[in-house]
Amino acid sequence: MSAKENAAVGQLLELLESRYALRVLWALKDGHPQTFRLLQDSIGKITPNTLNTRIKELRTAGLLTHGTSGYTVTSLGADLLKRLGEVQSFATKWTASLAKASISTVKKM
Amino acid sequence: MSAKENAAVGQLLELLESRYALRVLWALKDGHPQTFRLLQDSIGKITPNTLNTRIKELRTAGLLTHGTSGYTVTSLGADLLKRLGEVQSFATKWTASLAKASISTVKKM
DNA sequence: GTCAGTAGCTATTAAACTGGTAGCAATTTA
DNA sequence: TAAATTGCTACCAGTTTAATAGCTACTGAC
Repeated sequence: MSAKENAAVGQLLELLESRYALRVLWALKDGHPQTFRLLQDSIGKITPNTLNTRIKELRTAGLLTHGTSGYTVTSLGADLLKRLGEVQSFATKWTASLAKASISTVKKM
Repeated sequence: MSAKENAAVGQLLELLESRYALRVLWALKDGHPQTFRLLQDSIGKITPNTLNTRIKELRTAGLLTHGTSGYTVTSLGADLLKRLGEVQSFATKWTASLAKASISTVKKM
């Protein structure tokens, strides 16, 4: 992996590792536009402050836009979501393997 | 997407959206074991506190283990990294498109 | 016009998380 | 046995996120 690629991944992670950043994108996965308050509901417990911050970040990052009928992912954002599709199937596999190992409490130490 | 899958993704995101969580995994991508302090260096600016917290989380999640020669990803963790491989190529594409749009300052508003 | 409803967002204060630095106990190395 | 390395904890300061309330603009009904 070149240094350039490393930097690119680093920049992307810096954007996506903030809390709820990926969930905002995930909520728009199906392509349907969503209003600000609809996004709040479908994401779950995000506060308007945080949501607005994430939206700003994702917009300047070119992954999200705001049309007349609500927020949508750009083609670039859709591309990212498509590539993250594999994560979905991993998640189910992962939780199954956790259940098998009888570890029911993840991240509660 | 079923409700079960939704929950699985949610649980996985909860784990991975913490700061540096993905970077810890990423640093072990090549399969070479790394010591605690080597991990600190290759990740960059992570503090021992945070690194230790992430390690604990990733270990209870079954994505990471600690052998005699250092920390390594489990087969499950390797699987996840493999699926995240697509993100790498996206990152370079993304930064290129950002440069084209002459948006040089991401996440600095 | 005006009144309620919706949408996008800001203000304020408190809690949670992360950063920076120092340093400890337990091996391993010299 | 002295020195270095490893994994990790303590402490406090700084940043980020949570919780709740509420503002402004726009829309349509009355």
